[in-house]
Amino acid sequence: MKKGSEATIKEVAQRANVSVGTVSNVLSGSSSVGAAMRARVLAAIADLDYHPDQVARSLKVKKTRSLGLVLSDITNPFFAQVLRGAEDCALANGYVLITLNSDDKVEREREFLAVLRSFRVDGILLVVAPNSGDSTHIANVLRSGTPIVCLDRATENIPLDCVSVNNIDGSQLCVRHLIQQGHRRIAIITGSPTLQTSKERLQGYLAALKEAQIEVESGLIKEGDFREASGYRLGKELLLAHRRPTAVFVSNGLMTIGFIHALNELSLQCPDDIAVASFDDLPLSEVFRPQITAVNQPAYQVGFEGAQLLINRLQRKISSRTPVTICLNPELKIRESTSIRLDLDYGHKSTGRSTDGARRGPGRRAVARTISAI
Amino acid sequence: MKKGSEATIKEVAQRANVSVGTVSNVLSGSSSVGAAMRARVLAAIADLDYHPDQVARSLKVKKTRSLGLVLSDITNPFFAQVLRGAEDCALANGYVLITLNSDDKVEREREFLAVLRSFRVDGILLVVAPNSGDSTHIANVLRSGTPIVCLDRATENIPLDCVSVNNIDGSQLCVRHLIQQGHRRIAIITGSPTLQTSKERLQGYLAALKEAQIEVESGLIKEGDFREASGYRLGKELLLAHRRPTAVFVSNGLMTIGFIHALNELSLQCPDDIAVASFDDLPLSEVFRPQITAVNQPAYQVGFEGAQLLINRLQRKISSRTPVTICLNPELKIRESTSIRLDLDYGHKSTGRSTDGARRGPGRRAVARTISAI
DNA sequence: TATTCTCGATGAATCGATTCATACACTTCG
DNA sequence: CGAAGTGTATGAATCGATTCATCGAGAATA
Repeated sequence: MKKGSEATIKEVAQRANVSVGTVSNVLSGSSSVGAAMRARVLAAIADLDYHPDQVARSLKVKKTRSLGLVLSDITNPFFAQVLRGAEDCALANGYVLITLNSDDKVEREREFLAVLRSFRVDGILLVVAPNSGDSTHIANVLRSGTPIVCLDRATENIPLDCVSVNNIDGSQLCVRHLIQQGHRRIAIITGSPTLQTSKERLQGYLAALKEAQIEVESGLIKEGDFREASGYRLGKELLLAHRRPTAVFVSNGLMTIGFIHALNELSLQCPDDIAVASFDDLPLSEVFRPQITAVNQPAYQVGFEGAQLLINRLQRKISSRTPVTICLNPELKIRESTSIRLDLDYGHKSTGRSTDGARRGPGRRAVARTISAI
Repeated sequence: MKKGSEATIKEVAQRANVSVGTVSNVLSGSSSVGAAMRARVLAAIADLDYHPDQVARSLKVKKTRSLGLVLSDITNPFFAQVLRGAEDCALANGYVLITLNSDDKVEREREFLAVLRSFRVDGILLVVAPNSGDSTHIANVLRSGTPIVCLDRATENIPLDCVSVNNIDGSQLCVRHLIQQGHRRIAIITGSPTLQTSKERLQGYLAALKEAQIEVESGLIKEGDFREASGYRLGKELLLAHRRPTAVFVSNGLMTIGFIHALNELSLQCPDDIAVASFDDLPLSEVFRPQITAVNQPAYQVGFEGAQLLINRLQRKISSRTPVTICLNPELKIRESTSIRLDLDYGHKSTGRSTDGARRGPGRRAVARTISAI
């Protein structure tokens, strides 16, 4: 056990008095090796604490057993779950993940793809940054022979394998729920219109209104950018409007936080003063108040199935020329923030406690329902 | 621009009519190259969309420009921040991160360290799993010449570079605050006693009691394991006890969530029925209720400085034989959950809106204070 | 003019694995 | 007995970069 550097296959061979080829055969198990020799080799490996050099191996076999994962921000709990899913699948198949946070900036994405190409990752899982039509950096990766699977968001210009969530169904389900609770004046805070995700969520909102024959009011559609500040700003606009909506559908988690900020500042109560529902479940939503009704996305599954798809491509278990698209169904988590307003209430939970807004939560949680799209 | 595989340096050399050495020189900029040749080489590189093979490079120079990051769970917002810090520092220095989630299991840690050795990462950032005294796998990595920097938690047996948070000061600060609010019967829910982090937080608690000359009651010290379930279970025990404490200090975020669950189930109010403070800030703590007073850790900085320390070791900017230990100071975020109880200020729970616990928040938030250790 | 220097460019050796054509030692069979 | 067949073991060539000794041409110097 030499100190200060890793042992090489040659050292193992010498110590075991065999050729390097034999050591390699023992390691790979591909070719048959006599019992005596195998034992000597294994002993030498243990003695030297030998760990085969994956770098040298990669150079020779032209496979690195590593995948790139470019996502927008791991700090977002949604992507943390995606990463776990992707990692679990990757490790189970002997791959390792190189993760990079693009912060949704195209320049960073471009740079990272170049880095991953240099590192010769076998494939790339990509949460595309909202781009302005220029996808040459993505096309170049493909031309180099490295497959890409998109997660969460599909690309606009290039057809690619993609695992995403059914945004239309999710938001339709959610807005439909608001309508069932008796709401007619339902506002939406959308994301940036350049993102497909955002467009689809708006689409689901419109579909739900249409099916209930509620007329769309343009004043109730506020265009945000998926960031907290815009949820706050547009929330204020909605809350201070002449005729305030009775419910708001916020199309992602961060903007929902901004919206709640606005509510707090104006000392308004949810759901008493206004109902709130969100796309993207927030962490700890079960525990803290207001408990927000939300469309919960199968984030772990997005990561896992994305990685599986990519690995299947690498191992040519899929050969379809046309891109594979997997669309997962979200779940609607119904919670306190959209419960029927007390003044309309038909006295559910009328046990003294029930008039206390904050108190209502715990009891409700037990009966929280989950509705799945399709 | 050939399709299906990456160009090699040899192809670039041929196209530019120069030797491979010259191409290498242009790329590295180490040796001077004539202007005409340089131009031809650069043109060829662009034409072929050439991306140097980092694998081949790594084999030759025996440096991979990659770092391993083994942490317990990226889903924990604390570690997501740590990752961002580490990644930012790594990228700024031309390194890439291979991230692995150990879920605090030693077997996984052992396996991952072996994987990282095979991948020949230049160094490893490690959040050690609580181990039962056997650190041979860690020692072996060091013997192989790969430096390790511990994040968040120090190792028990092996002296290692480490970047962590001042747990003692943090929890002392927090418990001191509870005492200042008038509490004398203050309980603590600790983590597993095998973790140094956990021990230190208990230590800070004890120090704060001692300095206020409050006698320690063993019944108020509950031993948990840093998981949500234990916070819930021990919370129930405390809340249902004959003489309930007036305040609880929970020594990490997950257990705090469990504790709040218990509170909810028993329909108890915070801070009216009991004050709560937590080590580890929870995400969205500013926005949702109850707003928990918490010790906020500089997570991003832990990651960044850890990576910086590791890279300095790699570049021999630090040569100190003895391990370097960096201890960062946490901040106390004072929020609603420890505000002075209402029965001491104005009549609560009588009628109408003003008695509603959830209502009190917004006004209070404005006066939230931040206290920094030392 | 002859000699030395400098600057650019070259290409062979190298890193540590895999792979495969080859060889060797034994069986087995005609 | 010799030929063919079988099962192991070997080691040279290879992957794509870096590195450095070497070399040639032209400039500077004696």
